Amino acid sequence: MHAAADLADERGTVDNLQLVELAERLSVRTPSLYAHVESLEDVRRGIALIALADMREILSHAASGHSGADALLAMARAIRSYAREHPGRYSAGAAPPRDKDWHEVQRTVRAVFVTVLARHGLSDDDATEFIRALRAAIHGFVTLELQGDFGGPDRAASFDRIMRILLKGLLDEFPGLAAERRRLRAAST
Amino acid sequence: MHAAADLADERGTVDNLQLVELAERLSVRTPSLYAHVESLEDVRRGIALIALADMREILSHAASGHSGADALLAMARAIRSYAREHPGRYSAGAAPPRDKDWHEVQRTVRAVFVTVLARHGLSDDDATEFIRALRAAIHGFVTLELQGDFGGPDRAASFDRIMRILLKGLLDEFPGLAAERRRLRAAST
DNA sequence: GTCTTGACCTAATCGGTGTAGGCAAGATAC
DNA sequence: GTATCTTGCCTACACCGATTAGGTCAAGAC
Repeated sequence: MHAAADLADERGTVDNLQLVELAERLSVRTPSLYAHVESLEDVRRGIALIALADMREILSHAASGHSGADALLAMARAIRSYAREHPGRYSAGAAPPRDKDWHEVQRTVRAVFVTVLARHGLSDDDATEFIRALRAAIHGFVTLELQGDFGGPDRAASFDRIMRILLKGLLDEFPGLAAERRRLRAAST
Repeated sequence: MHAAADLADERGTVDNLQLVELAERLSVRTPSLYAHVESLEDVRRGIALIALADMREILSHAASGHSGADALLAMARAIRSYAREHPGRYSAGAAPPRDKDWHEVQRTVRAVFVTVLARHGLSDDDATEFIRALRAAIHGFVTLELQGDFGGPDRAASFDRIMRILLKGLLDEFPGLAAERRRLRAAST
């Protein structure tokens, strides 16, 4: 399954993953794969689960040592890095296998965000909104970037700037993060 | 080609479009399609061009009568509506056919944004950044929403809120839009 | 009236997924 | 130590969808 994920990364997206090629990579005939996986769909699902597990891992890691807006920015960067290094895994994790396992792991990923936000006084409902905004912006940027939609070479700076702008706006909007808001503003002057 | 676009919309994304099915829809055998199109890829490309032309149309329409932040919010909403009504077309337009025609039409879509921003004093470089942020957020939200990633029923409100937050942040960030910034702030109190 | 052209057809190829059934070697049971 | 079970692979094959080759037929051009 790890081999499949690597191959998906090389192909750029999980949609371009082929069992034929995976079999070749493993020096095995295609039908032999069916001893280990159910179907191509099943492989994609497996990669998605790997991706989400990775995601939880790197997000926790990124958040640790920072707090509030710093933590969130670090997390956003971590997601972008992951997507660039593992486009196949990322695309699988973001795509809709949508089974029970997927939802379960997805919840644990979400929990990392919720934890960071809750530590700073954001209610669960507000956190939902906050996370939606963040996910949308990150996922949109990353997707367009991977597709080659953004021209310039300064995309990392662009990403940072956008995230900072969005975070500042979000902190202005949601009560309970006054301290963070103040800190971010001080840092940006 | 219109029929193909409609079918793609019904299937939810251009990736799920099949020539077999298209032929069936047109009461024709599959190979007969090749008198009219080059390949499946070609059909997808055609749908992408339709989508971008539509996009330019609805964006111009949305922008007219508004200015600045209002115009941008209206445009964002228009894109979301379009994506919801025509998921197949939208996905085609956003995906990477990336040929000369595509880039040409894409430029005209971009021009609508640039025009709105320029009318209010934003330089071309700043506009690039501004548009990146907006596109990323809109595309990300819309993509995740279409995938069924957002639970609640209040997604339109969520979208509006996020766009407002982002726009406010962007207006704070970029000089040359002072008037707009003031207006938006007044409106939000 | 023949010729061209366009829109359609059938037959067949190709690449990719998935199924059926067999074979060999190591693990395990007795 | 032999019988059996399991595991992992194989070949052969069915199936599906895209695409190609080549033929038919009718309507309009000359």
